[in-house]
Amino acid sequence: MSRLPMAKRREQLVNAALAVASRDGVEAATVRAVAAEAGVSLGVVHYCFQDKNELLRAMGEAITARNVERVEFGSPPLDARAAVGNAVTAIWDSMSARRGDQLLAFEMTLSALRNPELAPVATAQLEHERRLAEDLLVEAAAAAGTDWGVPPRHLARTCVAVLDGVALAWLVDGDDRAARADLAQFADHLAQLARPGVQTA
Amino acid sequence: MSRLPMAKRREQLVNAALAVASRDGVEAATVRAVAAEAGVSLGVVHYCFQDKNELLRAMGEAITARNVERVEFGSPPLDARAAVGNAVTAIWDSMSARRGDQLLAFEMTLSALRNPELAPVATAQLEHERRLAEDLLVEAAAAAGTDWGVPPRHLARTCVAVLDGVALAWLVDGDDRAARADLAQFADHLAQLARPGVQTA
DNA sequence: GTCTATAGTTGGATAGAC
DNA sequence: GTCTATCCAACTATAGAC
Repeated sequence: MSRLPMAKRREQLVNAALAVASRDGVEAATVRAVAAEAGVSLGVVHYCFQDKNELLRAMGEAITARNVERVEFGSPPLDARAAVGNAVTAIWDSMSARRGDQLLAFEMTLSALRNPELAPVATAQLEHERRLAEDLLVEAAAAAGTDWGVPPRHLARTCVAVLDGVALAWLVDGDDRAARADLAQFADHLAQLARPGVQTA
Repeated sequence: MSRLPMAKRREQLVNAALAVASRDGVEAATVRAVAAEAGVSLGVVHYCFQDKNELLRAMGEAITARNVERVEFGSPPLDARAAVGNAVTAIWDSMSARRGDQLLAFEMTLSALRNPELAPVATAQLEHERRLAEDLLVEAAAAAGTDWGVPPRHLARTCVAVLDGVALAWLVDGDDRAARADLAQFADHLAQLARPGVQTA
């Protein structure tokens, strides 16, 4: 483990930070705790990161990057309803599979809203999610041979908001069935917005 | 200020805690900061509250109680669409008027999800909001002379989730117009669920 | 590059004077 | 009831040995 190149070391420390924060919360992700989790001494962390905020910033960016990779798709669907339903289910599966990570994502956002040095993390994360949602919406419409009456950008905004709201409720009450019901209903609502008559290809 | 009865003292301290936390975040609401804000010495806080968690618990309950009082209604509406629209707008106005409080509410919820001693705060707050939403839904339907095809309890759950999601997005991007657009669209969607033909009274 | 040691803060909690 | 004084723990950050 010793004498790693800086980049590797940073990666190791960010992973350790993620592990601690996901398990025990953002406020538990102190420089000391991260060092202990990574099995290095306190000084090493301060050698790789200028201060705690830089570490947290790196952790926030890692969360964003990780969330993007996690969405898997099922088989290609036939109509808009099925396409949207599949996408929403896939996203929810990947979200609800890791409760700690989900909690951490919310905590990071709120921390960033209070701490000016972390502010970019919150906006970048939201922007990333919206872009991902927009891509999925466009794909879904294309797969179903229709398009959306409204700009996908706007729809994406709504989708992310609904998803976040449902996720927060689920974190509090733990009711997975109700969450899935809400999302299914929302997916139906979305599908209704797709113009069935319009063929893009 | 001196020699207040315990109840008054607690109220004063809870208000001080709310002021600090709303301004600077939950983690800034230390026992010391609260004492300073209230203009009392450190010992006074520990005399009124067994420990910091008890203070935070009281603060959480105060937030819940306060949120319930704040919703004001407009004039009695004619149909379900207008009734729901009015209610949603009124709620959003009261939420977006105080950004710090809104942020604080989210922070309290997340803190409660990490800290077992605060857990009841999160569930109570959510439960309270859902009950309020349910009451409003029933009122709205009654005012419009219809009822909901689905149990209002379920609808209330969805409403709170959507509202929270939109609020979180607004906290991050500050786009009030987009938030209102999302809510208006949701209100329309809700209104469509009301069965127009059914007369309750 | 990595470690130990330590400076300097801040916060929770309590004891004891008044 | 209220205050001051104090203890103890945990944290960020840095300095300097190796």
